[in-house]
Formats: sequence, C-alpha cells, structure tokens
Amino acid sequence: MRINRVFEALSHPARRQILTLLKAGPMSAGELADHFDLTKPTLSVHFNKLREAELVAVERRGTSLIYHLNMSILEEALGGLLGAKDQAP
Amino acid sequence: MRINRVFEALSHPARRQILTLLKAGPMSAGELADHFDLTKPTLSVHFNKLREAELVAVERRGTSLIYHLNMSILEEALGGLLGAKDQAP
DNA sequence: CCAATATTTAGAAAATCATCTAATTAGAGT
DNA sequence: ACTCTAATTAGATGATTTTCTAAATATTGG
Repeated sequence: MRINRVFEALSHPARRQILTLLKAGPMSAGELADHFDLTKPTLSVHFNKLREAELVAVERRGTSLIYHLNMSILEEALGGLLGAKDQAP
Repeated sequence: MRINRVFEALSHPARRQILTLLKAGPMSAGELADHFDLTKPTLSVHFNKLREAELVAVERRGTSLIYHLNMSILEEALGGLLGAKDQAP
C-alpha cells in the first residue's frame, strides 16, 4: 500500500464523497458523476487517483465502468495513522 | 471542525510525520525540525497548516514554541470517514 | 538597552493540481 | 459496418502548493 497516494487521494472533497457514495454499494462512473457539479472528464481524473491509491477497484459491465469501494485500504491507511502510539492494539 | 482543512493537512508526508512524532509527547518547533531535511521556514509553514486544521495546538515556553498533538480532531476526521456506512457506532 | 536564540513572516520560483473543451476509445445493438 | 451511449485520454490554462533565502519578531539574559 502506497500510503502517500492514499492520503493524497483523500485530500480532495470530491474524492472523499465518491468513497462515501460507494459505501452504499458499487456504482457506475456516470451515476457517480450525476452527484457532482463537475464535468465527466474531471470526475474521470478523480476516479483515476482513487484507483491508483487502490481505494477503489473498477469492473466493466457492458459499456459502463462500475466502481467498487476497497474498504480495507481505507482502514489500513487511516487506522495506521490513528493507532500505534507505541504498539498496535 | 473544518474537515477539508484536516484532510488537506494530512496530505503531506512531512505533516503526517510531525503528528506521529507528537504522539510521543509535546515537542518544540526546533526539535521537530531536527527530524527533517527541510529548512525551518518550510517546517514552520507545515506547522501552520496543522494548526489551522487544529490537529496541533501551540504553547510558548520562553523563546520556544511547543507543539501538542490534538488527537481528538484526528479521531473525528478519520473516524468520520471510516465509520458511518449507514449509522454511527 | 543590546545581543543571542528560537521561530516566524515575506517574497519569489518551480512543481503540481484541478478543471475545462475537444477528440478518442470501447462495447452493444441494429 | 454504422450509430449510439459510456467513459476516457489529450492538451491547455489558471490556481494552489512546496520550497527556498532573506528579513522580521519575540523572549530571555547580561
């Protein structure tokens, strides 16, 4: 896990909201884009950063790309910073 | 809590390391700076961003400024993103 | 008050980021 | 093969971030 990429990915509000939306279940790029005031190309760039951080995985379904949340990376990254003052619980 | 500022502050590796160092206890700006290959003015800018995010608090002790970790903001921000798929625990 | 120490603020340069429009790729159905 | 829909990549531009050096501020001690 490239922790730098993860936190960099989390630094933009739109990207955090994408993750929050995906908590409810997988969603296509288009459906996700409907929740924002940004153009699809812009959202596409955000999807890419989330994918590079492995915070989401993508799967093709016909002409659509379906994005899935990868919760474990989120837990590892955030948990890693939160916990471990002197030892792991 | 300005969640945007918090995640923006967490996006830089030096700033995350500052927080990690402060887990062991309060430390002066100079002591913190000794752990990095960056100049003091640069570190000072990082301290400011952490302070604006309320991730750290500062207290003067003579000519030194002592930085303290504010763990609760970290917990709120990260916990807020981690938890709450449909309800708070 | 003056000098020394600790740290910050100011200003500038280089790098990175976010965003848009236009063009391209990929798949499905006719 | 053609067309429609879904989404991406390319290229450009403006804004923000990171970093440095130089100068300024604050506090203590003689």
